[in-house]
Amino acid sequence: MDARSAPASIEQLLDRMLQISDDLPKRLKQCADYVATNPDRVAVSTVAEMAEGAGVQPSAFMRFCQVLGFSGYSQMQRLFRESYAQNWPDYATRLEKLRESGAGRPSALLAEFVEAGRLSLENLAKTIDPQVLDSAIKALAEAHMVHIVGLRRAFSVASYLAYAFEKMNVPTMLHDSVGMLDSRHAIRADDAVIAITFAPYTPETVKLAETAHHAGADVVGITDSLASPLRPVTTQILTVSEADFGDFRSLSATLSLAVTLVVAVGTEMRARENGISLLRSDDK
Amino acid sequence: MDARSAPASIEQLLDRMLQISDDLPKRLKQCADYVATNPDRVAVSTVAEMAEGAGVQPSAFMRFCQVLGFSGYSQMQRLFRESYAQNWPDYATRLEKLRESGAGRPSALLAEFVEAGRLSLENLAKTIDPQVLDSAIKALAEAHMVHIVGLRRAFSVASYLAYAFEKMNVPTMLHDSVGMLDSRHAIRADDAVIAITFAPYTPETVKLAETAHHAGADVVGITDSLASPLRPVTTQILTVSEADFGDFRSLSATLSLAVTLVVAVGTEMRARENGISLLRSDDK
DNA sequence: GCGCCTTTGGAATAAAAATTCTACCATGGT
DNA sequence: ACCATGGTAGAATTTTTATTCCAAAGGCGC
Repeated sequence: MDARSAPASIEQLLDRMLQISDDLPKRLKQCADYVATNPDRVAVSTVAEMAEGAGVQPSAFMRFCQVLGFSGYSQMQRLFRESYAQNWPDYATRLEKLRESGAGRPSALLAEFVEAGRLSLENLAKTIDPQVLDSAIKALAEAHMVHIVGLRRAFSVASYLAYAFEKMNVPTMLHDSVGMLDSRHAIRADDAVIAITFAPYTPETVKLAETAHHAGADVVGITDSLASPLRPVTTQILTVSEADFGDFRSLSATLSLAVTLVVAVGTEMRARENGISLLRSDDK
Repeated sequence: MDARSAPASIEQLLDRMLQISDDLPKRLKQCADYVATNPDRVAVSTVAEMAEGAGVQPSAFMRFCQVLGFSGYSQMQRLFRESYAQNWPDYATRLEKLRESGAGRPSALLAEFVEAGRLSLENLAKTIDPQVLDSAIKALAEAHMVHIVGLRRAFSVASYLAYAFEKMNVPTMLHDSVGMLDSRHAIRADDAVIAITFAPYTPETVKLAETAHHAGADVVGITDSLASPLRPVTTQILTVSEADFGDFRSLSATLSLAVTLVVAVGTEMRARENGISLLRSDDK
């Protein structure tokens, strides 16, 4: 139980705590218990707050951190904070470096994109709110027709959605810029729209979402920031932040979200034909 | 700019930000954008860190908080810290939760697709042969025109490739089934083709690849199995096995491969304009 | 082109928090 | 019962962080 090595991850830390917690003095054990049951508090609390929560003095909590191998509370807290904030590296500069150094062999590039995709997926799992997802699916499953709009970079997502919905026998209409002026009026109040756009946001997509919203249709937005112009004109908004690589992103997370929507809506519609719903509407 | 009312929830705050963000001074708008895209950072960062992230001085960020109606950064941070508890857990725990809490519900589906995507990505990194990748990129970079064909499910990949190549100023032509019979003859011997198809393979795609191959063009195939009908008619073949869940797959890995191709070809073409190549052609 | 008002950067100040220190207390051994 | 060991509380100190202030820069209408 020497203090030379600080845990490098939260898992390690919890392991360590479990190991030593038996032969820990009373107060320190209180700290261990409190941290074990409220690990989420560490990142956003001061020592004083943690100490109070554990029912000990700040100095006792301090000693607890040191027993664990940290120099103090701050160092331990850093661990928790880093694991929370999605701290993906700056891929734009990494890409530049790869280019300049000439070490930009394609396989290295591929590795970077794979890594970026992995992070994006993890982040998706962390940030999606199940309730919003449920509500989006409900809206889509109840619609007479699902309109899909996504241009430029988002077009591949839109086309995937359109294809997959079609496969699931969900009535679908894919909008593109060519015929958009006409098709805009095809959206009725009992329809639903999926609008997809990322920064820099495509005005056409936003405009169509707006029109649909005013017409009384449900609008599900898929976008990359809470400040998206899509926000005010959607009934449900799903934010997906992809790790981007300069001007490019691989859309891994967005596509995963898309396929989830399709399958969930498809099964929900079948369930409804049999008079049941998979979405909980009754319980809290 | 009345500062009388501090937002009482994050939603209110975002609404407020959206309202005023248009007539905000430059630096303050930077703050707004940064907060909107990284709302989760607020809970665990200091003003100094936030300011650096937004590319402004701490004092500017301070003013931003006050414009929003808070007394200062601390008050705004409190808001974020209070709502923090829900979405703290790290990826593994969160995924577990999604799976269990919503067995049969959309969030469980999302968990499955996220996991499937991760597996696919991992697998992609392992199975792609760097030499084949290099050679595919070489072929594409040397082509006068890159033709892209992918239908049905593969169409979203094809459209992404077309969009991204366009962005990189690589001459590109996206083929679809509508005009295909004509465009088939547009492929010349010094062109290259990217053909994408997955089981059950689309005959049109294979046929176009075949024609191009006979015409002497390089054909890069993206497919899902070594037994793909694309194999005999391609000069380079890249196999991507997506882990599927049910009948659906999210194409995470395929899109990552696609974006790699685009960036690599783009940089390679620029490098060639300067008389150098990033691909090793001499050494083993 | 001049002056006023707004915005900005950076240093100065104040507040809060972390960390250490020291005296005091409990426990276990002789 | 006394001493030694180790633990604890609370105050003192140091460090970090938030916040304010002011001078300089920038923009806009006149």
